Amino acid sequence: MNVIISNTSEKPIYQQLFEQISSQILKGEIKQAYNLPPIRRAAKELGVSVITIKKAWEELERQGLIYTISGKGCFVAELSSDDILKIRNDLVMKQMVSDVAYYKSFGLTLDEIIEMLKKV
Amino acid sequence: MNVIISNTSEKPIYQQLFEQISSQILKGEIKQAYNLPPIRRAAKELGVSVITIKKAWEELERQGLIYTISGKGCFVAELSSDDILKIRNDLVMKQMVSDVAYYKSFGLTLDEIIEMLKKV
Amino acid sequence: MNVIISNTSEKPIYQQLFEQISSQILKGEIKQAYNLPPIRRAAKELGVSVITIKKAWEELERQGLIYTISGKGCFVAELSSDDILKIRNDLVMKQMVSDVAYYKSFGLTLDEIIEMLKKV
Amino acid sequence: MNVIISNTSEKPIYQQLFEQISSQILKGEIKQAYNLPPIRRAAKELGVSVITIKKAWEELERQGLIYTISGKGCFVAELSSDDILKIRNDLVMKQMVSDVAYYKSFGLTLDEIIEMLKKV
DNA sequence: GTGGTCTAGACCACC
DNA sequence: GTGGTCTAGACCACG
Repeated sequence: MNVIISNTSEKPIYQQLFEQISSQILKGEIKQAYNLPPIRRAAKELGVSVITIKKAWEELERQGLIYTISGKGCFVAELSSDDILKIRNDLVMKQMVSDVAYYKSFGLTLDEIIEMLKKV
Repeated sequence: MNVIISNTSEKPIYQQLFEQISSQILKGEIKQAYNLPPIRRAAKELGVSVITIKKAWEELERQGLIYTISGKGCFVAELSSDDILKIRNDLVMKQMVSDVAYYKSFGLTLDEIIEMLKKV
Repeated sequence: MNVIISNTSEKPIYQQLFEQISSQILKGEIKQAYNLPPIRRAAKELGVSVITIKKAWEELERQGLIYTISGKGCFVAELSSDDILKIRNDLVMKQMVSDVAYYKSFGLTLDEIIEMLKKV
Repeated sequence: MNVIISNTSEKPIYQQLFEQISSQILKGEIKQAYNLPPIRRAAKELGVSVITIKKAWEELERQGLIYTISGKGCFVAELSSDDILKIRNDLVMKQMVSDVAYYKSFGLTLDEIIEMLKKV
């Protein structure tokens, strides 16, 4: 559990959790079939409510990144390279669509957007 | 006032207003020194609350895109090309920084990000 | 809001809510664009927690049956006949698959299953 | 003991056990008066808790499918064809009633249900 | 007024 | 011990 929570961020906590854990799983930083800490312990460690953890975990499960065995715990799913690519693209592309729409609303062309991206 | 408001969008209305008006000003689609409609009329036209308009206008003023003359109304600022470029870059870059951070959190390189961007 | 909640049912309350409301929407018993009662009022009326209502509503939204405008309320989605058929089939078939597997585990053939179904 | 346990299934393990053993008995795959393995051995073989086995066995006994002789063990009941039919129908019909109620809640007729069943 | 989020504390089923 | 569900009550953003 290597997660940083910002209480001042505009993003809800469960969203921050989802983003960080999902990226860690997709990058292979969390081993497959690894047992995530019990939600109540995770909640205590991170200083948030159990329900907040639960909400993040549910989204992870919905994306196929973890699976839950009631009474046993939560485990990182075993993913093929294809699975990983697909899920990662889903998550990233969904965000990119709205990001690019925003950039283009200022009259920027794709090339201009790319030029600016390189300067970030 | 050429603005489209989406009630179903996840973005708050005042932000939709700010984004559309600011981009129009920066693209030169709204003439400099042009008098924006009084907030009450704008509210009526767009079918939104006066408070919402006020919030959007305030944000525009904060960015230096419009200025208010008490008792006269709100006017589009007179901006040099340099001013325009600067403000546009400010707005876009601010967003890009957090967007790119998100993409990179999945282990994507700049080149991969650009490749995906082209497919949006 | 025409819903019956069973506290003794094995099904969680939010699931009962989802099933009853979704079937009512799909049968056209709740008008399109109809404003569902505010979640806090619904919670009071039904004698359950706001969070329970929220969980059910979220699943309805995920299925495309309702949409939420923050600060405004929750509305029944406008669905074409095709949409309705698709969503209904999704929901029913998902259940049928596991039901039929159960029946067949007793050695019943499809014909026998159908014969018994007629006697229910 | 020819049983497959799925840890990821939503069904509790004791119920998976009950369903599989009961169907095997009803299909005649387990001989009448056959001595079921002692719960401790069964637990070891299947890698589950003794409590879980006990719960499943109890349910089997409640259905009249097995009987226990203190100090001797558990035996498969001697069932006439009629007994078998009756118990099987009890188990299946009990499930079907709630299944059909669910299907019908979406406005499906019996014929439509049967049509969909054939496509499963 | 609306929904969005969060908390603390509780009971249950399963293992 | 684990997760699954539920409650009551709270604060915030938006309009």
